[in-house]
Amino acid sequence: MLTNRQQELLDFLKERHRTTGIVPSTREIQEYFGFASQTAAVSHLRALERKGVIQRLAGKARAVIFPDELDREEIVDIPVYGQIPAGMGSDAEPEAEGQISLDKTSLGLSPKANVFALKVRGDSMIEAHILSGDFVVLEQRNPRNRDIVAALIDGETTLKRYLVDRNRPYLKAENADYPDLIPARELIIQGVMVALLRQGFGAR
Amino acid sequence: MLTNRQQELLDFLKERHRTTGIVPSTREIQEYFGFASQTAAVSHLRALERKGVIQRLAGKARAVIFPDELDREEIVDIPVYGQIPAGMGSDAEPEAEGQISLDKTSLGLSPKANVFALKVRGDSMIEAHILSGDFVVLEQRNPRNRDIVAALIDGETTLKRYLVDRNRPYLKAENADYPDLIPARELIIQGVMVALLRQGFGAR
DNA sequence: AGTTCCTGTTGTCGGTTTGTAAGCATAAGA
DNA sequence: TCTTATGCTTACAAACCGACAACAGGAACT
Repeated sequence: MLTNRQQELLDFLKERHRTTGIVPSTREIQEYFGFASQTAAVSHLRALERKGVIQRLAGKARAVIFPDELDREEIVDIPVYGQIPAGMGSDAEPEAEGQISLDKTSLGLSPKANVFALKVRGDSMIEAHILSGDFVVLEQRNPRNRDIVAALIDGETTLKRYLVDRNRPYLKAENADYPDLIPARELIIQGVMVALLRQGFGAR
Repeated sequence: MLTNRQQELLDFLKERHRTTGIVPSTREIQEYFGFASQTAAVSHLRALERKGVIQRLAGKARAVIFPDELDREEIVDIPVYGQIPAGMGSDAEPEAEGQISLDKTSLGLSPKANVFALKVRGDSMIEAHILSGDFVVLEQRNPRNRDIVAALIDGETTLKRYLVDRNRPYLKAENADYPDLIPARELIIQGVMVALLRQGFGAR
């Protein structure tokens, strides 16, 4: 559908947009491609617009829009931790190991909640169909009965099901090989599971 | 950290950026807030830049950048189908029921592959820890042994494990209650599973 | 009482950016 | 062979847009 030259131009636009945050002006396009005039850039933009891969707003500067990005939901950046140290929840946050960027709707509508992700290690939640290596997205809020939560136990973060028995909460692994955990003192809940992301096919 | 007025301005910038695709100019900000001068907008932008929530490129039009969006990986828009009709893979695509926007890295590096997602119905893959309601992301490519695939069987798309026995491929449900499927004629593979997204906690 | 920051105003300037007119050469399709 | 689309050029106009100088009231903190 696009000619080679037009594809080159589109790639340049998108690359600049991604790396610099703004769309190049016609004169910046001219400079990059070594055109003697900005009109060459203009006519290319017109061609791209005619073919529907970009939209432009007449008279406005740097007003090139990529339609696919327009009808996209708002994107949330979720920090990924391998392990959450003790301080979580209140004060300074530890540095993330990575980041998952997912649109708000696919996350399952959390309004403006504070969310983060954890890379699962071990198979203690395998009967809840959560595997080692999965990324679990958690929201910082108070847990309800039967929620799956990240809890701080002996200075380590573990994923467990949160259960309340006669007003006393305890934690249960979803794996018969693991015992229940009845908290000795206080129970520190770092987050409540709201979503899960798995890479690769489900065989590990 | 931000004052109320500064937050209002930032919200306006982001809202316009999301809905129109471009960042408003100083005079557009002026108009929206009813300022008598564009200088008011300029000084607000400077304040926002000083506080680190935006960046600006001097001398360039509409050159407001949101730093969080800058160090984000490239985002891929994945169409979600409830059911893939017969024609898939070659010709026209059916209309999607929704869309998942996820960054490329979190998807688990598929280079420039053609990907789509399927909403899982039924529990035939439960032993592979894929639940009803999960979104399975698939790539259109040839399956390898033990891949999980979306295959067309009797005009319906189903998720199964792809196995090869003595050079003859067949499909296996990951649920003991379901029988193996040995294809009568040809086996149409619509996609190979590359990722999975689950909303809510893993209890349904 | 003095200083700083926030939130504005009026007015002006100059670079940036898009837009348009007119033309030319080549390749592709009817 | 005629026509259309592509991919450029030179030249000029018009708007868009950011930047600056100078000033001012009010709130907050010292």
